[in-house]
Amino acid sequence: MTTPRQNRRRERAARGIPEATVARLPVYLRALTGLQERGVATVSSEELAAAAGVNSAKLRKDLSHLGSYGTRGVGYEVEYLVYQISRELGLTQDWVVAIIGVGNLGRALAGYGGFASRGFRVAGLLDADDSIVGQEISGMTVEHIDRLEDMIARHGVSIAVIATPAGAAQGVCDRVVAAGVTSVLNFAPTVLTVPDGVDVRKVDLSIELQILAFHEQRKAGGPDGPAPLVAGDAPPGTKQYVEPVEA
Amino acid sequence: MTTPRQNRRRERAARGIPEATVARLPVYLRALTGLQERGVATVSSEELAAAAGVNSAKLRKDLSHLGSYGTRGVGYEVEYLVYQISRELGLTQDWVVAIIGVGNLGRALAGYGGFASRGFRVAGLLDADDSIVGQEISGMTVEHIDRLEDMIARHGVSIAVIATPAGAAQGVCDRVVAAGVTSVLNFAPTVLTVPDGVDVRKVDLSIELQILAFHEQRKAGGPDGPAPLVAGDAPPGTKQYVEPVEA
DNA sequence: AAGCCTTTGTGAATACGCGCACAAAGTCAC
DNA sequence: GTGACTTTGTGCGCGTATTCACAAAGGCTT
Repeated sequence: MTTPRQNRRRERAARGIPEATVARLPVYLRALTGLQERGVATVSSEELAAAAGVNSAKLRKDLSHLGSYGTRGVGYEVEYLVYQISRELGLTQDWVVAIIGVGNLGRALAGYGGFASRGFRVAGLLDADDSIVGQEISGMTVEHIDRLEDMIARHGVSIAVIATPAGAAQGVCDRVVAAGVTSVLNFAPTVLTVPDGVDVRKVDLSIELQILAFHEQRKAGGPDGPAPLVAGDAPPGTKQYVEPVEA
Repeated sequence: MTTPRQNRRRERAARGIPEATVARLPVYLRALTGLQERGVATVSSEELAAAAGVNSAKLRKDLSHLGSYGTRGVGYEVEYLVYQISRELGLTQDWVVAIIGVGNLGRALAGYGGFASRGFRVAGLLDADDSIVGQEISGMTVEHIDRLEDMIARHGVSIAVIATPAGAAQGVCDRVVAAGVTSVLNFAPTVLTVPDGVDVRKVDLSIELQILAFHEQRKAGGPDGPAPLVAGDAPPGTKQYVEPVEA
């Protein structure tokens, strides 16, 4: 038996899904699994868009990049859409992850439930600090960074999560790339330089806070407006930046 | 004494810095402070762009939104630029942060050095779990979530960091917004709904990993290409999605 | 003081993303 | 079977972001 829907499958998906769409697919997926757990079988673009916090036209256009998976007059079948998005994102296969750097953040990542739940398996934890190596964290024993290449090869690690101090990040990155890893998630506050063909995504708390601070300041009147200064409200014309004494 | 540069100060900055630019300013700032520590006094757009990992024309256009702070033929004075960007981002004043949810991630955030270093002061940690309340973490005692409104008011909290489980996030968010907070950094894997005038930024590990997985799969040949399936390489035409038995 | 050299700041062209609004397509009631 | 109703899929216009390429501007040397 073949439904019309399946015949239409993948007539789109012209090998070029916009990056902005890719970034939203995981959000849709999460909303859909939520609906699934609540036993919802069918959802309209309007409802799903509301759950995902986006415009419904945008949602429909995003989904149209994957193919025609909806039914006009009805909506989308939740379970089917979950499968299609999962498949497009590559979540129908397992991805092996190594976490490098076991400080506060590395520990938090190691214990993060969201990894396992979606086909991401943590192969191991690595650190350079001898006082940390050997510790048991979230059921895994921390290994020494010397074993990095070995671990990547043996477990088939395809995604490296870098949670080291800033100074060590580029060195670690170079090593994982040399070992064949082509996807890196970087939590260290540094710009990583990688060769073409390697993807790096960056998560940076400090940057997010600074962006919030910018907007917060705006609301309060902007940098030239009321109360931008902590101390020493200077009279107009006074320099706020003190030039260095040397030439 | 007034230099020509200072006369020219803020002739631009027409109260509308593009969002994309704002998001890059913290990156520039970090690169600049790095140069500053290494004793570099002057930097060209080419050098700074390389350090920040962006195109040099983009960097110049970004900086031009703040004003004309460079010197043609020479470049930008590092210290001066650090000051101007800090000022524009609102880092010349202190921002008070509350961390809500003291699980693995909340703990990591509490101990994150990047907070204090740039004018972000953690007012306190809050959690709903009685077995966590009272614990001392990074020099702070975890308080009960009941005291949320009290803490916001007394410490003048302006940014709330939500690191609770997904289910609790919206409730907590509603409370902090009701208490007057207009900037939220959300680590919980949920879409937060807020009234106009409130900024929410989201950090989501799981989403970042899924985006990486998408690209990684692409490199391996795409979902229709080689090896997307873990098991059961089905002959062509075989359905990969099994329809539920019920209608 | 004049001319050369470097680097900024920006106009213009291109690409990208978003959202409206509507035709096409399907369902459901009768 | 027919018509009314619902919801998808998308053409189109608009605004934003990115990049190129160059004229304007400053410094430095002679």
